[in-house]
Amino acid sequence: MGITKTEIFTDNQNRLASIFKVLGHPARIAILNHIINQKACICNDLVSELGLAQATISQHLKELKNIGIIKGTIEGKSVCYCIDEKVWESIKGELAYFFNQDVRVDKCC
Amino acid sequence: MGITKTEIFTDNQNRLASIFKVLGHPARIAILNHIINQKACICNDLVSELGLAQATISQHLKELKNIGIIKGTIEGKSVCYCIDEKVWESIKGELAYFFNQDVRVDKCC
DNA sequence: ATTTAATATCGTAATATTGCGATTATAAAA
DNA sequence: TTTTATAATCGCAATATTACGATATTAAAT
Repeated sequence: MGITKTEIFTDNQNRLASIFKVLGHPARIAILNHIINQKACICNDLVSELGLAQATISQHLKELKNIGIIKGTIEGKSVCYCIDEKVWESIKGELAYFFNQDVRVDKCC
Repeated sequence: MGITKTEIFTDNQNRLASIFKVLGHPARIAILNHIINQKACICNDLVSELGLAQATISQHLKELKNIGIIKGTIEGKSVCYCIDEKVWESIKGELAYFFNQDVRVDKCC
């Protein structure tokens, strides 16, 4: 096996999990941190800042782009990556909605 | 390769990523949903509710237990899993702290 | 003490992810 | 047009994850 059985879960469960999954790697958190703190928003700068190869950073950027949380705008030879504020807010909302559920114990435990 | 280079990231980045990672699987989201909605809090019931083998559910429960978001209390032959409200709130807080960063674009893009 | 029910753990196959060197695009500069 | 700089993609090796059958463990019931 090894393949996640997405078909047995709801769209919402799959969607939420896929967002969490993309955020579930320290390099991608670090990339977001660097972009937000405006230490680096260009692939090559991220390569120097973090200690990962260009191909690796590019791959992580791609995954972040996939969920739309960052967007890249071409700036001459380089690409400037920045947070897509709308998507950021919308993801923030989805996660908040999940975490704001009432988790108090009633019947069981 | 294939091994995540945790040593090049901050503790905070690694910690945040590891929480996201655990939440980054639809089965684990589904388990949390079932526990919260009090549809099932016992391993065997989760096995019937979701369409996964007992060993698989047990493994997912273990990972959720690892970050402390659920706790299991022995109830006769079975174990009742429920949300650890303190940990839930604390994780909620950590994620909110991350997402409440000011992501507005200034210098770049 | 033996049986039964529930859960955890082990071992393993299938698949996914991570990381990187090499190569390929892309676009500005010479 | 050739060179140069930047980023994306390909291909691959190492490792991790997912899922599950089989087997242990645990605790109640008989």
